[in-house]
Amino acid sequence: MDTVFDMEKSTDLVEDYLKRCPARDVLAVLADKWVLLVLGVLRAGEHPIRFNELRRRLDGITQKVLTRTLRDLERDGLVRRAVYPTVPPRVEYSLTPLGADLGRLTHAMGQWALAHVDEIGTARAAFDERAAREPQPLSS
Amino acid sequence: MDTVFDMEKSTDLVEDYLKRCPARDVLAVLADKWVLLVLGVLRAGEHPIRFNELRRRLDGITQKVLTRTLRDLERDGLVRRAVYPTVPPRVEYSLTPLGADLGRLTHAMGQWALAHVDEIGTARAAFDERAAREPQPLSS
DNA sequence: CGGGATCCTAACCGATACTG
DNA sequence: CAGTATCGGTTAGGATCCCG
Repeated sequence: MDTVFDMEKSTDLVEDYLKRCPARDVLAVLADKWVLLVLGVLRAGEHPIRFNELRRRLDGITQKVLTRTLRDLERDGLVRRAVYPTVPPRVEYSLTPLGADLGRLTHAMGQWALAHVDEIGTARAAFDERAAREPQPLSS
Repeated sequence: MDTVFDMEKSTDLVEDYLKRCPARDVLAVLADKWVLLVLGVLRAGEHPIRFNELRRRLDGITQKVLTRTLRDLERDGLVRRAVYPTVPPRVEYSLTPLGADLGRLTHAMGQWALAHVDEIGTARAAFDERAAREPQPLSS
């Protein structure tokens, strides 16, 4: 009835953001494994963070992919990239206000993931076990 | 010192869900363009929805991908799949309580996307124009 | 109607080497 | 340090045909 379900509006909203392509593009940005994690790391540190430091904190991302991810985020106005032409060069990344705003949502996602990771793991195990035992819909 | 953000907790959380692989797996599930949209559609209708109806509402997804997406969601305990062995067959999908819970977050994401789609579009245009004009870091 | 099986292509991604 | 450029392997995904 209130903010939780809100059926009528919800249906309209779906009609909106499913049909209107631009909003889909925005969702497509979020639909990236690393984007969620990058926003998480940038959100965690109060001060700007350098490229390789970010890379280390993400543990597993390739330099190529991180570069691409960051540039996409910068392009969308979610991340600010500051270059200091020193030697050696120094590039610092931080969230824009818009990115910080979005970061609140991705942070909530992260918390949700942590809270329900066991529950989902159990569901997966049960599903896989069922799938392993019933591949004979013809017999009996 | 640290002002805006709640540093300690935030950092700990990042340490948690960045290092612990299971939570990453959960995030990887969400990091899918169609998962967000599927959850949105399932959330919108109060009653279960059939396969092809779902397919129509998503407009653009292929049968193969929708099948895979739904089975993944079912495996994770987010979607319930009910089969009625009639002729012709009838399969209805709906959210589990867990899926509905997650749906609140993805719904918030959708609202955010709608609210900021123009802002992001502007940022993209500005970025692209800048990139088109400054590909000469050597001259001048 | 709700998929499964197959073929095929484009996109991605990791690894490596090079640069300012 | 923070990238760019290139190559090669893997895979996600579209298109098509078929079945219960």
